[in-house]
Amino acid sequence: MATIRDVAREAGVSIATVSRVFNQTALVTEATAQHVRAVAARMDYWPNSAARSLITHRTHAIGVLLPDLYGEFFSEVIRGIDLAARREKYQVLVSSSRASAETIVAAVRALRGRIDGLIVMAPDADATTAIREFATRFPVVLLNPGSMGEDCSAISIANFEGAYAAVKHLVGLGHRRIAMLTGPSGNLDAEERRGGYRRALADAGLEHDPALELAGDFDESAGFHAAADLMKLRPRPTAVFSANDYMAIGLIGALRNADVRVPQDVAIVGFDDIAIAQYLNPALTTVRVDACELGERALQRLMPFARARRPAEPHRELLPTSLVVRGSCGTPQAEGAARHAFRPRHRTSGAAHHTTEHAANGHDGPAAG
Amino acid sequence: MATIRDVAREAGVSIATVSRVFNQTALVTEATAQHVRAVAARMDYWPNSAARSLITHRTHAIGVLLPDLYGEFFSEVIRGIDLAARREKYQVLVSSSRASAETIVAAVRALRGRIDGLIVMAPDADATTAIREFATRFPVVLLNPGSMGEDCSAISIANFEGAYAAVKHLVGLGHRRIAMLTGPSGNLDAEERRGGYRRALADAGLEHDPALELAGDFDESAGFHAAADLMKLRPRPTAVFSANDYMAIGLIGALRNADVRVPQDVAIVGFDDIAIAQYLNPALTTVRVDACELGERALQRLMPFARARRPAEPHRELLPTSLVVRGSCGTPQAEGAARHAFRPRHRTSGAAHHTTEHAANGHDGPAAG
DNA sequence: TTGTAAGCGTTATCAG
DNA sequence: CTGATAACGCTTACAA
Repeated sequence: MATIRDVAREAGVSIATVSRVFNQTALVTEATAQHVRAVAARMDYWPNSAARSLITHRTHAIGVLLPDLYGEFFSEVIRGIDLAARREKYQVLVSSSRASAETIVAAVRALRGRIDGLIVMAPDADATTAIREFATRFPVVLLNPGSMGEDCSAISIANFEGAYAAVKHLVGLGHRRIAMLTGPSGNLDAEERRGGYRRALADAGLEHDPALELAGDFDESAGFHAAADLMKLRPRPTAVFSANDYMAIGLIGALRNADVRVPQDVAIVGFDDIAIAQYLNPALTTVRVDACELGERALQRLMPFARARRPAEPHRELLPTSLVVRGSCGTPQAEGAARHAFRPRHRTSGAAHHTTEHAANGHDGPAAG
Repeated sequence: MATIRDVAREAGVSIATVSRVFNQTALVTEATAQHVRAVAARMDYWPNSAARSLITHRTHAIGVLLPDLYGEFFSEVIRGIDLAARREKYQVLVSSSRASAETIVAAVRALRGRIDGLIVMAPDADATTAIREFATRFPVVLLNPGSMGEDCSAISIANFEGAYAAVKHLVGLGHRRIAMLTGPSGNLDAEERRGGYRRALADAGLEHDPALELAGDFDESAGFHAAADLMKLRPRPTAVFSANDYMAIGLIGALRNADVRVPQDVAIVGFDDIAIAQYLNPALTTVRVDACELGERALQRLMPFARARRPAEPHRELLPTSLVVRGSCGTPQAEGAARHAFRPRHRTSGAAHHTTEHAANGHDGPAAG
């Protein structure tokens, strides 16, 4: 591999000149510049990034730290990050780690010196404390819920608002006894979604019944097994808000086995709008989260600090969600007419459905608090 | 950030000794080693990877080059790579590029000097030529079909064998008129799957009818629109093998709209076993591809060459596929009893279904040719 | 506008 | 077993 010396010698100039040509710094005569470029191209020369970053203290790479098993949601986030990074001419280093604080620290250490900034996705409350300390010394953006009032930069999903809108929609359809399938305790997204559920019930003047909150863990099997508990409730709920789509899918499956009709007997709403949602039968009404955009925003937020090599300023941003109404929640008018014609999805546009966006201060959401 | 000099001074040893402690090279007295480690820990020192790789010519990172829009399949591949890389204490640099040879070269150039090896996923035939040349000078593993006889290292999916098994299964169920929804022309996976289809028909003594091959492009909408053409065929096919799951989904949706029953009127088999497949109603019979394992294998294959910094030896490996029989293809005995009870999936184990593996030389597959 | 030379933080090669 | 010291390939004052 040719080095800057080889090119300099071959082109009959000094290495400084070659360096200047490649960095568009200090004016170089267009003639020499062209000559140098030609020689470099012929020799297939490209600056060694290690040597470069040794002296500039910049790697032109950002790290992405994810939870261990990343599914559909996280891969979309990465895609968004990658998209934005490409525009910035930055590389993306992905790394996964178990959520425990210990392994997160190890992962960060392994990344040290290789990246100019870091995006961390850690949905658990305890795992983020280690990161926060690190964030005071290094450019970090958290993709985390519940970061308000903290002195770090974080982008989170409008979980509360999304859940509120979903439950409000069910109330609007006439439901009065609405159960919720909650997420794992300690998961902040899950907590916020429960908060939105409770608030929507309260605002509708419905009293809070703890028995209606069924414990879940975001896994399909949790939804599957919750069905039995659900059917035991008296009076039986007429609607269920599930903290995520996977559990809603498990629930629908179990209900089908039990010959309970969705949405006629029980209306169901999920959260996330994973790709599967629109293909279920009935198609799942759910709260859409644009994971790709989440990733893009995170990178854009991080970039200036990564470039400046200084910790990100405290900041909190909320990614809006939107309610996607499909068949699983039924309609107020015609209970029996829940069958919707299937439409193929188009890559560029959204799916065929009614959608309502819920921003941080959306007019449809609850008052801030 | 403390450097090796700071640690050496503080510990009262030379920088060479500190270096040795961190590299477990040349014996160092356990006493001094411990002392140095203690001082380093206290100063929060960690070797600068840029400086290190400048002299060792090793980055301890491998690059992954993917197609532009990566979906479910590719994210699973990345996960497999990440999993294996973590075991090897290697970092993963992801980078996407359009399939065109031009942008692939640009992407490779941007990665140069940052990685010890490269994994490339490019399903199109023409895009890989640029890479092949690069692979003669640098450790590269291709995740590509149709690489036989080429002088590079490649792992591919048993497309032919999987398709053969799928169609053979339909034949076994009694189907004699079996259509196929093909993938985009130029896509090698798609070509191989069509090859398996044709061979299975031939081996069953069924004559090849070109009208039965419906053109598709791997998108759901292609499946959706193919339904109309399918219904026009006389006599109407009783089964359809779709080159991927997405198209099968579109097809099922269109058939439902047309009140054609699956599997009673038309049996359907897909390819890939994407996560959605098991939740469809009826659940989709499909050919399972373990994308995660594909990624793991690629990394394992690449590692020794990346470590040795020399081009990978020519090699071809086939990732076996397996037929996953679910509701959409029906059963020979009871046509009406196609309704299967829903079972929640467990993360660690496979879904509840019958499965048959088809390796490169599986006894269920066709003779090599 | 161009060249010279001093590092950047390591590892590797020698002596000791 | 340990310590000087020369690379590694580049950027960047400072000189010319």
